[in-house]
Amino acid sequence: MANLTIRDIARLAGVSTTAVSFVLNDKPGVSDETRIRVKEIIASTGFTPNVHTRRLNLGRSFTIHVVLYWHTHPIFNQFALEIMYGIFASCKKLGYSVMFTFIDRSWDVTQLMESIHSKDCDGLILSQVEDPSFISLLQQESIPFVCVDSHVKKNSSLPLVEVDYYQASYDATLYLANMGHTDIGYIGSSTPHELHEATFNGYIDAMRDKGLACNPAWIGGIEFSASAAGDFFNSLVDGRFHVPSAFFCTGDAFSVDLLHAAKAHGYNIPEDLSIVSVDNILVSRYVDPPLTTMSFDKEALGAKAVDVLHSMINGEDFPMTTLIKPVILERSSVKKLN
Amino acid sequence: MANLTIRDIARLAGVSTTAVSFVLNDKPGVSDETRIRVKEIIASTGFTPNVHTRRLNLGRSFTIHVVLYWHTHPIFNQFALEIMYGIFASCKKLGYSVMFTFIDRSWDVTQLMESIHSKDCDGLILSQVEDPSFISLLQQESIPFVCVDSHVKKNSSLPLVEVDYYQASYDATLYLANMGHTDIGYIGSSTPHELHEATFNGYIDAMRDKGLACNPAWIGGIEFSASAAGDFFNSLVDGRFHVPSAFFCTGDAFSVDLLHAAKAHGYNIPEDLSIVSVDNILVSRYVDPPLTTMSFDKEALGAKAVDVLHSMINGEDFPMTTLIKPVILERSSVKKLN
DNA sequence: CCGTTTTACTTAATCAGTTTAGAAAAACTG
DNA sequence: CAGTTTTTCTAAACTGATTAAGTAAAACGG
Repeated sequence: MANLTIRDIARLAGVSTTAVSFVLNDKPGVSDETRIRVKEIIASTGFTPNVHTRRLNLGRSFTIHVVLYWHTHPIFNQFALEIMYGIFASCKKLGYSVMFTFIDRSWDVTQLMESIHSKDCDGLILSQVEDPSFISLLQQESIPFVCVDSHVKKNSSLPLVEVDYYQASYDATLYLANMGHTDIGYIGSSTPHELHEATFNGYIDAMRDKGLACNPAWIGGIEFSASAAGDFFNSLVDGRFHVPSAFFCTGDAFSVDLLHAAKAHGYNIPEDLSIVSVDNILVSRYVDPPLTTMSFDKEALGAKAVDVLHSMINGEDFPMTTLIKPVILERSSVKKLN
Repeated sequence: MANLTIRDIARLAGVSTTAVSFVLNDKPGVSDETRIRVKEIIASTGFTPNVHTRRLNLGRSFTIHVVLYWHTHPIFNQFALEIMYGIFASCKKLGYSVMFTFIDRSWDVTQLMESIHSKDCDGLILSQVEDPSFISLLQQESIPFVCVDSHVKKNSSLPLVEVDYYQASYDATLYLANMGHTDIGYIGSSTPHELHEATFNGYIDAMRDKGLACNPAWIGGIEFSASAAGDFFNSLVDGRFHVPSAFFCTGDAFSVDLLHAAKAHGYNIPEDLSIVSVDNILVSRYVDPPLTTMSFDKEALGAKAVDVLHSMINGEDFPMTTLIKPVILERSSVKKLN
């Protein structure tokens, strides 16, 4: 019951601790007879080897540390839990424990770095973490890590697992065009990140491939806030600009806000304005009308990140960029024209 | 840079490892002069003591293990992340690391129990975990744990941190009554748990205190699913029962479903039907109309759980039940009568 | 049957710290 | 100034496992 050690098992079985260790780790050097006897004693006593000793000996913690960016507005934290579930599921299979840390804007790197230096994990998964100084610290000290769903600049040496936003953007725009829309606007984050540029390019490329013109007035480069999309729409209407028949938004959080603003202006959705976005956050299913969106497997984001990290930790080859493909999920925010 | 040990620091400072250990742990037995010199060397080398050795020596892991129930439907996983954030914030202050495990219905206890037996944590926080066999195992082995947001049966020896659902239910019903409603229905989980009974009692008590009659046809004891509330409403309408002017639902997830069903039947909300519930999940803000709900501090649930667990671990006194009080958050799903 | 290899098992070192017990030096005490 | 106490410091034991090195017995080969 209470605090057994490998020595107790050894004594009960009449063997050395080495023999017990061999049995525990399925190593050769023990006769079948002894092996069975030791196993029986382990089973009957319920002995489980102390994990800290094991970690100390092996110089590995068998733990993955998940660092999550905590957004002030809950709508931006939407799929962190699903990513964590995917991480956990994959870690469970591979025998890793999972620990986590939240960080936010006003965050001090030292406590986390100390924890890493103390060897508390074999590697890290950074979810939506963009802090370049932290990332370069990890790189300098060659600590294995993977960025997941992180809007960081892709540099050749940054392992990423993320949604294929170019594809999402391209497919969504194509979808709107195929539904008969020709006046298609774009609302997305304007911070100069490669990811945002890729997303924008998806829109541009789809418009070009369909022979449609992009009206600069319909392109909303906005900041990452819960009201920016609505503000953009308001400025469009207030400025008496012609409003396009459809908008592609780079995230459901933007769509939800756009929907709200448009309805406030008396627009009926989708009769007067069609909306497509990306993410399929839970909210998008429950707004009125439910949003058509590019959906993807959020758990896979986490699971893939673990797989990549596992390869890094073991010194195996790994893909520098892993893309999760989104697919269109048709609901009721798009009107078919003609 | 690479893998320093306490011996390296000792050598560099010209002292024993014992002295370095004393400095690291702010213990007496070292002169100020030596202490400063050792600290400088530690700072300049960036040495951080190995966490596993520390845990092995002290027989404690300084880690809290969060076990989360994973619901199939995402709407029921809504505030797990916020609870985790609260847990993390409190753990950070107290110097704990945090690890996590998800479990679901088809779940095998052995792997988790092994992990606990291997001393990977000092205590557990169970979020929405109800498995009685698991809980009694923990009790038998006197492993410190706290249930948070768990609809478990209160028995005298179960440490709980949860929302004051009785109060929520009472206040919400009172609110509807004060808005002029007399025909108030109830929709909540019917599984025979004390918590559900408490919630139901809150409704009953408020109705009685207001001198209002409870119509059995308006009381929906439903199961925990994403469509049960709508099903109940449909059966009410299809059975040509008189529909009350207002419903109290024990969770926003039920309200959202009820709202959907009522609108499908041509009811305008709140003109034809008022709805109040509890939880303030993100979705409830974005449905049309936004839901009036009893809101509470989700992060506090997690933070309080850590505080209670910390006291248990240290053998201090702790409150067996900690209640988080919800307050009404008025939005647009309730009509004021007269 | 004797020398070699294999098998089964153990002793002792090791991981990186903490802690006990004790020694030497310094600081009081009367 | 001798005796006691306090301070400063260290050697060695200890945490609970793994693993390298070594030994004795059994199996094998010619």
